[in-house]
Amino acid sequence: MKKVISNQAPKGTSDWFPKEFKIRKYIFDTWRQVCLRYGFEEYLSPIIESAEVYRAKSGEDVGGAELMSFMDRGGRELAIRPEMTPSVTRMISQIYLASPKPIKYFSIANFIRNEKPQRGRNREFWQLNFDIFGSTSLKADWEIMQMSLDIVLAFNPPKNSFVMYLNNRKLIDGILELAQADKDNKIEVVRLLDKWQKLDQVVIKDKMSDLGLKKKGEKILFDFMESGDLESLVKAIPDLVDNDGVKEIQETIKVLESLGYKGLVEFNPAIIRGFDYYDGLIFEVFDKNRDNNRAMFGGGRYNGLAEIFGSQSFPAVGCAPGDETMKLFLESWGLLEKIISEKKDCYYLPLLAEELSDKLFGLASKLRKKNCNIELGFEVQKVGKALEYANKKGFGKVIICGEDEIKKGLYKVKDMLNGGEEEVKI
RNA sequence: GUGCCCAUGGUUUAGUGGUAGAACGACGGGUUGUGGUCCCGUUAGCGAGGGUUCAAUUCCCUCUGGGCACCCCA
Repeated sequence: MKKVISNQAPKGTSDWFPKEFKIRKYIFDTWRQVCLRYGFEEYLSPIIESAEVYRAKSGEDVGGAELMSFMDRGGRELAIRPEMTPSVTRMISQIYLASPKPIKYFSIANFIRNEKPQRGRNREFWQLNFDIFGSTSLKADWEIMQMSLDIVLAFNPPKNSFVMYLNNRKLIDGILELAQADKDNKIEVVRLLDKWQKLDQVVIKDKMSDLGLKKKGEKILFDFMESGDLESLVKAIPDLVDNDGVKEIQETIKVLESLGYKGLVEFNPAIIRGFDYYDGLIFEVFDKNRDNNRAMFGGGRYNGLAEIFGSQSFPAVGCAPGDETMKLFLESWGLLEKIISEKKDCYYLPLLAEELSDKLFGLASKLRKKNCNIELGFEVQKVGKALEYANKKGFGKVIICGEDEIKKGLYKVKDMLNGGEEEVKI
């Protein structure tokens, strides 16, 4: 028995056949358009980086077990990138001092994380990364958030189909301080808060009690998480009046609403973000569809991150939507059907008789020079079969050019949608 | 890393302890110059290994592959 090699794509990756490619291209093109509209410049980094970059900062999973790494011939350990932030930070650190600020960069790239695939998550995935470096202004945060909303709106979703939840790490820090959490437990508390809406709240409260929060602080925290009402929280806890986080949240919502995003932005105390490096405004964009009720993507400010790489520290705020979650959103609201059913922007030119071969090759060449896309038939077909073929392959137009047409010095262009024909002189 | 579910033509699936049927697809024809609906034909399958058995696609085990949830994240 011959050894049979599987024709399946490697685990966690998927082949993009033309139908799928069309969808991804539509998503990427739309993303790119929004980024360019905001004056962002496109960049790309190598698909591999020194593995130590990720081992140093990407955390136990992304930078450890899930890292796809290998040795080169010089004994250097390299890794296929699992995220963009280290690479773009590395790139920016080369040019930061010499560049006019702010630096606004975006990229659309693929990544590999060696994990168990499931709905909305593969080993290979694509992300749009857009970041602003070198600005501490809240306006930079607002622009990133505005873009995040525009990136969804650009697909023409129905009203009330998604929402951006907003929070601020400074507010969380402030509350934790009031609750007098041990520093060691702080990350644990934040992790639990992150799961506020996912887990049974009794369980969370039990676990929280084990983390040594002061009774009074604990009550403040729970009341806050339950009500999610920023105004009454501030009233109840005068200490928070001066908290920058509160001010930034309030101002951000006001600004975005005035920009026409009313109803799309809400404060939500349960938005924490898993990454530890966030240190200011943070947000997550949610699909509101019941069948796909999930965070699509998120982002926020991470001023403290750059210094981890040993270069000069610089402020940053950014966001990274993934292709898979975006596609699920579009599917859940039926926003891809139009794209899928679009006819190919290509003419089919069947070979109706062998004697016409030379003439049709010539015609195809002539039309291609005029920027028409042409598929020329190789085998002789009857008109009926040719139309059936064109129909199955989704051609928008068919050029009918047989002996009769050649004699008359013309060809017919048939529209496959309405069946109409048009005569064109050769 | 943990847990659960699944495995039959190219695809979606039915079914059985005595080796399998359908639909769709592809290809050809009905129709020697007009498609999307119709009719006919052709094509092609029990993931791998082991066990139980006279006999396994079916029951059991292992592996492989796939899916989902958790962890984490896009």
